[in-house]
Amino acid sequence: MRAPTLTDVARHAGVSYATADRVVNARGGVAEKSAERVRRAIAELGYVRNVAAANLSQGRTYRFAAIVPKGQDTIFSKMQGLLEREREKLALDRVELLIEQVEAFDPRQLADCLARLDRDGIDAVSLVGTNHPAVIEAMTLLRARGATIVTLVSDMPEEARDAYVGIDNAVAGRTVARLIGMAHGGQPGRVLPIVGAMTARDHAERLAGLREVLTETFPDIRLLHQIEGRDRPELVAARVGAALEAEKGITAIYSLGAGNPGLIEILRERSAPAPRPVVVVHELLEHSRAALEEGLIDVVIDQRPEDEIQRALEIMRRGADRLPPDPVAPLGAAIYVKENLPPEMGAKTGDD
Amino acid sequence: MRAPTLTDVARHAGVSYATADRVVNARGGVAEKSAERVRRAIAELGYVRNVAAANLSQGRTYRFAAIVPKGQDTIFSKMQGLLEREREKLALDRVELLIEQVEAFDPRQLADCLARLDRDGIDAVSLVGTNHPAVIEAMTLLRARGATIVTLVSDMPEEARDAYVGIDNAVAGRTVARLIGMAHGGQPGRVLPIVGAMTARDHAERLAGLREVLTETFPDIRLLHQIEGRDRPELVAARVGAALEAEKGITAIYSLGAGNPGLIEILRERSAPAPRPVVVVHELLEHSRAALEEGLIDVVIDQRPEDEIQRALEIMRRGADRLPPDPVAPLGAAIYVKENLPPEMGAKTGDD
DNA sequence: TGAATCATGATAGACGTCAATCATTTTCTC
DNA sequence: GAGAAAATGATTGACGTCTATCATGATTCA
Repeated sequence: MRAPTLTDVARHAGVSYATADRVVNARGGVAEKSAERVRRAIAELGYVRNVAAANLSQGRTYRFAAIVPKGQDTIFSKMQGLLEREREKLALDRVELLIEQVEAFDPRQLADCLARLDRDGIDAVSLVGTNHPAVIEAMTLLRARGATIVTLVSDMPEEARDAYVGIDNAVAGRTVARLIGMAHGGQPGRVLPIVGAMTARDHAERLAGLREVLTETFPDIRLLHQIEGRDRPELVAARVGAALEAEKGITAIYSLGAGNPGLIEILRERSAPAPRPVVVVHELLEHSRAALEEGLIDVVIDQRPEDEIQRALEIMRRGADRLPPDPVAPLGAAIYVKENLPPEMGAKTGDD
Repeated sequence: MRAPTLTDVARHAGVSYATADRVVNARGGVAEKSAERVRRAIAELGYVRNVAAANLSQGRTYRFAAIVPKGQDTIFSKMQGLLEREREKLALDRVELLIEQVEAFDPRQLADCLARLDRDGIDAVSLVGTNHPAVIEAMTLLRARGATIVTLVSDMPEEARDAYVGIDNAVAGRTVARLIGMAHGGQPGRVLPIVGAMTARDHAERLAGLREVLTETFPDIRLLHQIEGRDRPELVAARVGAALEAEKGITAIYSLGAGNPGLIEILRERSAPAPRPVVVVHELLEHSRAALEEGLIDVVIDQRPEDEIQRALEIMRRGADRLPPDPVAPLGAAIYVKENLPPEMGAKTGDD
C-alpha cells in the first residue's frame, strides 16, 4: 500500500509523466481535457505531492521572516529571544529565518520592511497585526506573489492575512473577571483596570470582556474607570499610586497592558500586613514572574509565546509547502499562579 | 552556504563515501582511526543527516503505535478520538499509526500488547505509564531493538522510557490549593478531596501537592480526609453525598480522579440558593464542560490531551529519525473556568 | 499543401541517502 | 614473505520530484 506517485497519476490518467507534471506545476501548454483527466486521477488516487522529494530535487531552502516590534521586557522581546532559538533548529531543516525589528506602533516602518522582504523574495512572514492602509497594501503585494502571512498577537481583517495566531482577548478579560469574582468569595468590591491605551484593540477587548462578566455575574463588584498607563512603567506607577490614594476600597487590580514594573513597584512599597487587593496582570516576563513568586501579585495571564511561535512557523511551513492550512483550535491563554510557574528556560548551554 | 552532505564529510575526513557511510550507519568493518576521523569531520562541518533524503531512498514509512486504556468519557477516550484524527494527517507524511486498546489497570495485557508490537517491528510506542515488572521487561526488549517509548499521562522510571509527556501532578495539586485558597478570600474553610485510589501515583501526588500549599499558605483551610471513589461515578455519588451530610462546613471540593459524573449529579441535586462549596475537578470532558457551563463547578484542571499527543508524536518521530530529543519545557495543565472554555472541536466535516 | 503553432511524449540529470556489490589495498598471522 | 583477514574504495540503482531539452504528433491558418 505505497502512496501514489505522480507516475501513478500519469498512468491512471492515460497521459505521460511530463503532462501530469505540467498540470501539477502549472506550467501551461496542456489541453483542458487532458488537464481535467489528470486532476481527476489525482482526486481518485488521493495523490499528495511528496514535499520532501520535491525540496530535495530543488535544493530548496525556505526563507521565512518574523517582524518583531522593539521593546524591553515585553512580550515582544521574549518572542525575539524564542525566535532566535528557533532559528538554529530551523537551519537544520533547511529553513532560513530572518528576524526583523521595527519600532512599535510605526505602521510606515512596518510597511517598508514588508516591501523590502518582498524584494528579497521571502516565502512567509509573521508580524504583529497593525491596521493601517500602507501595511495592508504591502501585505497584499506580498501575498500576490504567493507568500504566506501570519498575524501574531493582534489580528487584522481576515482577507489581509492567511492566518492569525494569538489569544482571544475578550475571553481573557472575561476569564479575569471570573477569577477576580471568585477571589471575592461573594463579598462586594471595586476593580481598578489599568490599560495601555484604549485605542489598542487588544486592550479594549480585554476591558470589555471584564466589564461584561462583572456586570452579568458579579454585580456586587464595581468596575472603576480605567487608568491609562501608556505601557510606561513610570506613568503606571504614578497614576496607580494616585488612584490608590484617592479611592480607598480597591479590592482588585487588573493590569491588562504593559508597564507592569511600575505597578509592581507601587505594590512593593505598599506591601503591608493589611489585606492587599487581588492583582492580575498580563504576560509572564521577568518582572511579573518575580512578583508572583514574591507574592505581590496573584495571577498572570500569559499568551504562551512559545506555542504561538510554534504555530506560526507551522503555518508558514505549510504555506511554503503548498499544503492547505489545517484547522486547529485557537490558542488559549495560560493562567499562572505562584504554584504552577513553568521552569525558567534560561540561558542555553552552547554545546550540541 | 549549502548544508554539508555526507560526501563533504568523506572528503574532509580524507576517506571514501563508502567509509563515511559505514560510520554513520554503523555497518562495522571500519578501523577505529578512520572512524574517529569521520566523526571529527562530522563535528567540524556540523553535518546533519538529511532525513528526508534518507527516508526517500528507503521508501521508509514509520510505524507508530499508541496504546490507550479503555474507558468511557475519560481522558483516555478523549485521547483515542484525537489519535484517530491524527492518524489521517500522519498518513500523508508516510506515518502509520496503530491505536491499540487495553483494559485499564491490566499490566499483563499491556505487556502482551507490547510484545506483539515488538514482533511487528514497530518503530515507536506511546503508553500510559504502569509500574509493573512485566511491562518494564517488555519495554526493555522493545527499546533494545531501537524503538522509542513515550510514557503518557503517568510516568515510569526514567531508565525504562525515552520520554514522559504529561503534567506534573504535584504542581496541579499545589495550583488547586492556591485557587481554592484565593476563593476563600481569607476566610477559613474545609476542603474535601476525592481520589480514585491512593495507590495511583498521580492521585497521590495531586493530594500531596494540595496538602503542602494548604498547610504552608492557607492554614485556616482544613484538609478533610479523602474519599476514595474508585473512579466510579455511582460510588463517588454515594460517598460524597454521605460526606456532605456528615460534615456540614465543607467550603471546597477537589475531585482529583475520575468518576466526576457522580459528583456532578450530587451537586445538581443540592443546588440551592445557599452558597455552595467551591468545586475543582480534573479533565475537561463532556460532563465537566457541561457542569462548568451550568455553574455547578468552578474550575477544571485539564492536561490538554491535544498537546500531549502532539508532543508524544513529535518525540516518536525524532526517535525514528535518529535525531537527539530536544529539551522542551514540561507541559503545563490548563485552568478552565466558565469563561475560557475552548470551542468544542466536534464532528469533523468528512471532506478534504 | 506547406508552414507555423500547439499538445504531448520520452528521457535525462540532479538532489542526498541507503544498500549492495566487487575490486583493491592494507594489515595481521605464522 | 605468503596467505588470510580486514579495511577501504569505487560504483550503481533506487526513492519521487523538478527542470530541461528534444522529438513527435495533431491542429490551425494561410
